[in-house]
Amino acid sequence: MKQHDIAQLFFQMADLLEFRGDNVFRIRAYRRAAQSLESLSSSLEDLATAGKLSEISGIGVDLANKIKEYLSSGHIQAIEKLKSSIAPGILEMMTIPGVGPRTAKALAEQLKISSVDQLEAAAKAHRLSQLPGFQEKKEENILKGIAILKKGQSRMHLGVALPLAQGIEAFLKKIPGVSRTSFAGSLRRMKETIGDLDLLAASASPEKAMAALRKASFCERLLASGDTKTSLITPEGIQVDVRVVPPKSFGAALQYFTGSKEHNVRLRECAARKGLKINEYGVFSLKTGKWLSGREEEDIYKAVGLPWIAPELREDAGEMEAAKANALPQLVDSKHIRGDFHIHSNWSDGNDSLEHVAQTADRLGYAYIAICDHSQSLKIAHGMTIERLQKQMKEIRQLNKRLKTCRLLMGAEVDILKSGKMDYPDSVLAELDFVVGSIHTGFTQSEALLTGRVIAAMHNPFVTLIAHPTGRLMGQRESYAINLEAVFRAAVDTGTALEINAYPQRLDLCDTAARKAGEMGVMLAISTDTHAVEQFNNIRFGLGVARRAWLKPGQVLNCFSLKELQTWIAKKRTKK
DNA sequence: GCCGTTTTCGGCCCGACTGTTTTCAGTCG
Repeated sequence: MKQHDIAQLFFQMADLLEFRGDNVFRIRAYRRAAQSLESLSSSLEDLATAGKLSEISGIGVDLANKIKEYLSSGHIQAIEKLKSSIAPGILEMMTIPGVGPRTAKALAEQLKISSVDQLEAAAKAHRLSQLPGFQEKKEENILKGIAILKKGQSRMHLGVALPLAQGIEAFLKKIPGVSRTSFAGSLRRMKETIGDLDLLAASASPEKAMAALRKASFCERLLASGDTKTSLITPEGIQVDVRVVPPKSFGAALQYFTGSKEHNVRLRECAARKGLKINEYGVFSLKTGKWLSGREEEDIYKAVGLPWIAPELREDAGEMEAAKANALPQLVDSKHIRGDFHIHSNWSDGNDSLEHVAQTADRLGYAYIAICDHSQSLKIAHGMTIERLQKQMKEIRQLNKRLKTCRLLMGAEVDILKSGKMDYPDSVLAELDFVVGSIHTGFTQSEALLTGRVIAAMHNPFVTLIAHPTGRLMGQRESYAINLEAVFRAAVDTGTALEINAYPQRLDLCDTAARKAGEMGVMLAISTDTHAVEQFNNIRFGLGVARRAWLKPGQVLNCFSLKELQTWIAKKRTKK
């Protein structure tokens, strides 16, 4: 994944240039290129070999050369050189909210401050007021900014962001005069982690909403609050931005605040070429300044001759081109989901009885779920001996007689042992309807060994699905070393599905990997890895990943009917 | 530094809020 390393370097380069006061468009070009690299789904090495680097949007001759330099030597000299001329603490100063390049430059040059700690000390000693344009208020704000930086640098995962945003949205809905609300930003795009929450409301009297927000119980500290926009920090330390626009601008504002920034830039460029201007209030004629539309989000895209683009696609990762060619995918949606795989019960490390799990799935209207408790060697999770597994199968058969709509599939989450063998013999696997293969041990093995284990498991005819293929746990554990491209090829060859694990700390595969897998023809499955019945709801996070991966229902195993699913599983088993 | 159905040069998205100002620069999203 060299593209992420290079993207980081380009982002750094942009920061360095910004500090030096370089041309803003040059800075923007680096950021845009970095963004493109981050969302790249094909192999950078392959593109470089084929001489096709400049086909990546935002990469021209110069940046293509810098990428080639990095691929061959492991560094980029121009960036190293610039980096050595600026103390690293100065770049960190620019990450303080409220401190931008100009401020950092003034502090560094005139007061010789070159780290966040030095800045904090200087602000406390009121030494900043020596500078022109710096007064007491600004010192206070810098100290507040440093406190924010130190408290919460980490982004929250979707499982935290979504409920919080829903609570604030409910609050907004109750304010008199508010006719429509939505959340926007990266949450609406279902990015795997969220920096701050963006919410939007339509009202003809924004002052009421602003006043209500300033007094809201979740407003721990007010960052800024004007006529139409309020930014605040919640007691959890999360920044919330709320914007209020007139009802006739709601669609334009929703489009604008959903982003991504890069997507919006592209959209506005299109608009400019058509003699239009787009802002958060609507679509305007450049010539006359007349308001043309903006009530619905569709209106904005329509104005530039494009179909509406799903928020999950708005990353400037090919969606504009697809929209122009009328080739946007018909994305998988919650209405397509017929079941869930990889469900735990209290037979291993789940909280709930089989009966409770089954009834919940039945109530959700699922056509099937696969009960997949842990296999024998995973003792820490009360993995089932063969004997207990067979008892469980018996109980599942009994339950199936009583369930209305949902069929319980007899399954197991079977450890892929360090040797690459499965934790149950084939004779036992053959009795199961659905077999999930998982790595739970030997995370520190080499890439060759880990990749080999997973591929060996896929060659077992009874293995239906590989769970959480990279093993990452956001904020706790990095992915283990695995060659995903090799895994994807083997998945296609063997007819094995790969999981999009919907647990919000996992989301594994991630969006870009799942997109690559989909493009290579891999069958994906969104499963919740449910350990307590409430977690069935996590399917929405997995759906977010699948949609960000451009997946259509036909590429997602749990969009199949029970019969189609059984046929698909049987196909692999009878292949030889 | 990138890019082209007006352009290979001269553009490059657009507005809110704050602080320190009497008209705007800096920062942010």
